[in-house]
Amino acid sequence: MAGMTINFVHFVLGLLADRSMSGYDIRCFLKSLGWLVGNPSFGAIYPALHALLKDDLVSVETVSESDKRIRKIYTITDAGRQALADWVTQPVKPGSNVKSFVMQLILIGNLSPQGLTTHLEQRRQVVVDHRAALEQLAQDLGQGVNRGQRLAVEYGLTTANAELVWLDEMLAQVSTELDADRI
Amino acid sequence: MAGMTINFVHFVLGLLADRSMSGYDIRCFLKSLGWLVGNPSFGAIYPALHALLKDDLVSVETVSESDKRIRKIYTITDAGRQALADWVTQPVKPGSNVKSFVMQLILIGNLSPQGLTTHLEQRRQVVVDHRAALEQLAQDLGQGVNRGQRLAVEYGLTTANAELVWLDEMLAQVSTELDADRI
DNA sequence: ACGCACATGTAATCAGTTACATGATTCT
DNA sequence: AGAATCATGTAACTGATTACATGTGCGT
Repeated sequence: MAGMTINFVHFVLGLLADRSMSGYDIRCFLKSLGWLVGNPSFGAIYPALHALLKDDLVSVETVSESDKRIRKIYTITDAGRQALADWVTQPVKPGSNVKSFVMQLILIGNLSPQGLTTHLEQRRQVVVDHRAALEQLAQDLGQGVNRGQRLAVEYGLTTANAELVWLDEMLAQVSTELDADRI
Repeated sequence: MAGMTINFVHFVLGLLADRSMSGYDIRCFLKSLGWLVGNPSFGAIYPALHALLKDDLVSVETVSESDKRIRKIYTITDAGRQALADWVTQPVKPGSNVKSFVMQLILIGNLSPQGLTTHLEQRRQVVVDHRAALEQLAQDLGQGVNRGQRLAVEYGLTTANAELVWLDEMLAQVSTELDADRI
């Protein structure tokens, strides 16, 4: 199974590993992340929760605070934690899009400090390749009339460079932290 | 129709407005843009082309260079250019994701220098809001144990700030260009 | 009384990927 | 001879959005 990509269901499980939540809570949290992980609707969240429940990776507790208003709090099970640990240690296909990078970043950041380095390095490679492709394209375009293409390429180069700076910072930070742990 | 978002079909039409291409050519070009607009497959490109053809927004010419190898070159029609002009002048819903921003950037950059300012300003607003949300979240998280969330937020803040710098640069550049045109 | 935020869920639909099917040309 | 690239297309599937359906609690 070399090269599996985590999906939304895994991600939801990862969030529940951090703290028990209801579907509504998950929605709120994801909204607060802005467009980093998109803006998943209830039509995506509830089915994900039901799927996890079916596989016994989470358990539900129906809470009726005060009177009649029901909330369903989902809590990760031992099997769920095991499944998460398995996914996180598996090699992940360097998914090209920001969304899956961030989802994995959250999962791995919480669960596996060692895996973090690999994940960041993998992302680094993806961004470096992307930047190289854009630089090539910039040359090919030359100073033609297609302003749109040139703007898009410049946009891509700017964001790619900013991301690389951040990635290098984080990689340095993580490596010093791991060194500290070793002592 | 306030708030329509351009889709992939519109985008393909926009590319054909720049130069006539085959489906394969479009694929190659989009590939060279890396993950800026995703990595659309032929299963997306050819149906898009067929849809445009059905609406007479493009025309085909089957070219048999050398011998037997066929290529279908798609060329935008007058109706197609009209449709594009309509879409571009319509107010676009500030789509949250990079993909639709870049697609619109290419279209608008090529077709409407005036619309560019609006598009960039709209994007600016989206990014500013996004950054504000992330800053709020950073405060709420505090220095808890959830390293993943904190990393994601920092990542989002870094990329958002880089994007804002670029947007401001571009806005300044576009405005001086428009001034130059006015004289 | 009315509307808004809270809260859960399902069904229709849609956009796009994956996988398949086909065949020519060029490189090694 | 075989692989890689060029080149077009369709059908099944998937992941997610949109729209719908339902109901409570709180503020004005």
